[in-house]
Amino acid sequence: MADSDITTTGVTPNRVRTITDLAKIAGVSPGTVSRALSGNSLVNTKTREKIETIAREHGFRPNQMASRLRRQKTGVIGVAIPLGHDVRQQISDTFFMILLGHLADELTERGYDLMLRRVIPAEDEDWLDRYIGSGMVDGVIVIGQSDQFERIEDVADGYLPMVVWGNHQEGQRHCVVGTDNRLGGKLATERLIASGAKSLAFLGDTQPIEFAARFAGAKDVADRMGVSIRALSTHLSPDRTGEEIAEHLIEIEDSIDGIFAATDTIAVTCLKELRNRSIDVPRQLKVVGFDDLPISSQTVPPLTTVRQDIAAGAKGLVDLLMRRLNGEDTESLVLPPHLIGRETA
Amino acid sequence: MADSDITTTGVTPNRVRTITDLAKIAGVSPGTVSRALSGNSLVNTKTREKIETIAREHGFRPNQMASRLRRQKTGVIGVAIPLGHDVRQQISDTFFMILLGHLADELTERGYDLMLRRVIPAEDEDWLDRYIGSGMVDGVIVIGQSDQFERIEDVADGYLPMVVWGNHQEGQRHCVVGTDNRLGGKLATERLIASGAKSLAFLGDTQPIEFAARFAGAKDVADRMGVSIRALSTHLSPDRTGEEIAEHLIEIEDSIDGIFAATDTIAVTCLKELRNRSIDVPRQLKVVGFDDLPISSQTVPPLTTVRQDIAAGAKGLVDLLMRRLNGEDTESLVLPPHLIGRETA
DNA sequence: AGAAAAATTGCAAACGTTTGCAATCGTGTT
DNA sequence: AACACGATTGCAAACGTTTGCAATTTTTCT
Repeated sequence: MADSDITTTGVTPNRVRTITDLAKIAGVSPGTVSRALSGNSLVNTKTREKIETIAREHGFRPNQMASRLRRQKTGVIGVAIPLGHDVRQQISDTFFMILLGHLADELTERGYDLMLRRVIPAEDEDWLDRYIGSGMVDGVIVIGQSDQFERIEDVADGYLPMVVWGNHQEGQRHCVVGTDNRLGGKLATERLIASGAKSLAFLGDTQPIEFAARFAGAKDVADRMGVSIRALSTHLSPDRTGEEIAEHLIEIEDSIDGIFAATDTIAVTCLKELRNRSIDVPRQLKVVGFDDLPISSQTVPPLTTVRQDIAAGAKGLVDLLMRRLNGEDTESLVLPPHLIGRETA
Repeated sequence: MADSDITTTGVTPNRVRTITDLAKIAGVSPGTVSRALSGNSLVNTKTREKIETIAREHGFRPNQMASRLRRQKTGVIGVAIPLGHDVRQQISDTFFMILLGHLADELTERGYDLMLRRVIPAEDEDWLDRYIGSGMVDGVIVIGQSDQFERIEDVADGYLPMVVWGNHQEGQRHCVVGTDNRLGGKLATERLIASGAKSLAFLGDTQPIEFAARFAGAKDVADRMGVSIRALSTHLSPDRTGEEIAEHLIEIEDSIDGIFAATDTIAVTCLKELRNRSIDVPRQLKVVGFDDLPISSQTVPPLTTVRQDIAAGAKGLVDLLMRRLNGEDTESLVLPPHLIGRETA
C-alpha cells in the first residue's frame, strides 16, 4: 500500500519500455503488438484497439533503433555539406541555409528525418564512404560539390541513392540538381551590356565549378559582344570578403563599369563598398548578382540578379532521391535561371 | 573461372558486410574484430593491425544501427523546430538558420550528429514525447518555445537531456538558453528615447514569449520615461509582412517618431517601406531592430539594433546539453544583449 | 453438424553489434 | 618442470523489433 503510494509520484507507474512489456500487459504475443502498432498487417480490430489504448496510456513508443536494425531501413536522409575551401563560409551561408530549410520541409513531408553533417574533406579522406557505409541513412544529399567532384564521382557508381546539389557537366556520372550556371552567367552579362556596360569584372572565386561555370557563361557573352571581362577572386568568409572587395574596387573602379558578382552575398557587400566610396549605382557602375536571396530585393538600390529557384531545387533533390531509393537510375535535373531586373543594372 | 571474371566488375569482390564476415577472413572471432575496430579494449597490436588492414581493404564500416541498439546510445542529437503559429515563417528564418549552422558546428566538433525535425504541434499533439521516446536521439535541443511552453514544461520533469532556446521565466522547470529579451527591449527603447523619440511603436507579434518579453522591457522604459508606446502586431511570414507593415505605417506615420522592431527582419522590411514612403530615417523616424543579423550592417542606413550572440547561444545550448547527458541538472543560461549603435537611431 | 476456408495469433529466427565471463596462450618464477 | 599470472581471445547472451511460417480460432459453406 505504502509502496503503491510512492510509485504514484511518477506519471507512468512502471514504465513500459519494450513491445514485450506491452504484450505481457495486453496478454498477447510481441508479434501481435508489433503488427497492431505498425498498423500494417491484419490484426483483429478489437485487439488492435486494446493494444493501442494500453500503448497510449503508458506513453509507449517502439524503439526506432531496433526497428531500423531489423527492417534495414532508417527513415533518415543524410545531408552532407562538404567544406572544401572556405571552412568558415558555407555552413551559415544564406543560400545553403535556405536550401536546407526547404529540404527539411520536403523530407518531413515524406516522412523522412534529416541528418545534417558538415564535413571537412581535408580532415577526413573518405567522409562520403563513411557516411554511406555506416547504415545510418537510407540515402544522401550532398549540398555543393566543393572541390570533391572526383570523390563524388567515384562513389556514384556503387551507390544509387545519392543526389548532389551543384553544377552539371557533360558526361558526369553522379546525379545532380542545380541551376544552369553557364546560362545564368550569360543572362547576367547580357543585362550588364544591355545597360551600357563596356568593361566588366567578375567578382568571386572561380575555383568551385558552379562559379567557374557562371564565369564561363559571362565570358562567352563578353567575348561575343566584344566586351572585356576579368575575374577577381573573392572569398566567401563573411569577415574577409568586405576588405577584399574594397581592395579590388580601388584597383579597378576607374577602368570598369559593370560588375557580375558570383553571389548575391558578394553583390550586397559590393554595393555597400561602392556606397562607401560614393560611386553611383547604376549610373557609374552596374551590378548584377546571382541567387536572388531575400536580402536582394531590400538593398538600396534593389539588386538586379539571376534567380535560382531554391524551392524547386530542394523539391527536385528530394524527388530524385526518392526515385533512386526505389532503384531507378535517374537523370540529372538542370533548372533554368531567371533574370530579375531591378535597379542596379 | 568465368564466374570469377564476372564478379571482377564489382570493385570489392564479395562485399564484407558484417563484423562476422570480417572475422572469418581474419581468422578471429567477431568479438575480437569489434574490440579491434572500436580501439577500446586490449587487443594484441598485431591482431589489431591485421584487422584494420582488412577492414580498410574492403571498405568495411560497422553498422551503426546495430551498434547503437546494443550500446543504447545513438550519437545523435535531435534538433526540433516547433512551428506554433506561423508555419511559413520559421523554417527558413534567418535567425534560426544561423543558429542551426552554429549548432551543427558545435555538435560535429563533439562527435554528434544533428537530426533536424520541423514539427507542427497543431498537427501532432505529442511531437516532443514521440521524439524523445523513439530511441533515435540521445538528447534534444528545441529551438524556440513557440506556443509550446506548457508542453515543454511537462516533459522537462521526466527527461533530463533537453535544452531549449528561448526566453527564461522565473521558476520555469525546463533548461533554457537565450538572450535577456526584457533587457534587450529596454536597451532598444532607451536608445530610441536618447535619440529624441517621444512616441513609440513596437512592431511584432507579442504572442511568442520572447517577443512579449522584448515588448515588456520596452514598456518598462517607456512608462518610466513618460513616453507612449503601443504594440502593432506583425506576422513573420515573408510574403505578408511587407504589406502589413505598410498598412501600419500609413496608420501611424504622423503620430510616432520611433519604432522598435521585434526582429531585424521586420526592421529591414520596415526600413524599405519607409524609404518607399520617403520618410527620412533617422531624422523623421528612428528605428531599432533586434538580433543583429548579417544584413543589418548592410542596410541603408545601417541598422541600429540589439545584438544576440548567436554563436555563444549555440555553444551554450550544446555545453549544457552535454552536461545533462552526464546526468547533471543544469541551470538556465541567460545571455546579455548588446546595443549596436548604427545610424537608424 | 462437419469440413474447408479465412482470419488471427503465436513462435522463433533473424538484424549486426557489444561485452561479461571463461578459456587459452605465453612468459617468467620457484 | 610445474606453476602462477597477465595478456589475448572466444563464447554466447543480450539490445528490441519485425516477419515467415505454422498453429489456432472463427467463419462460412455444404
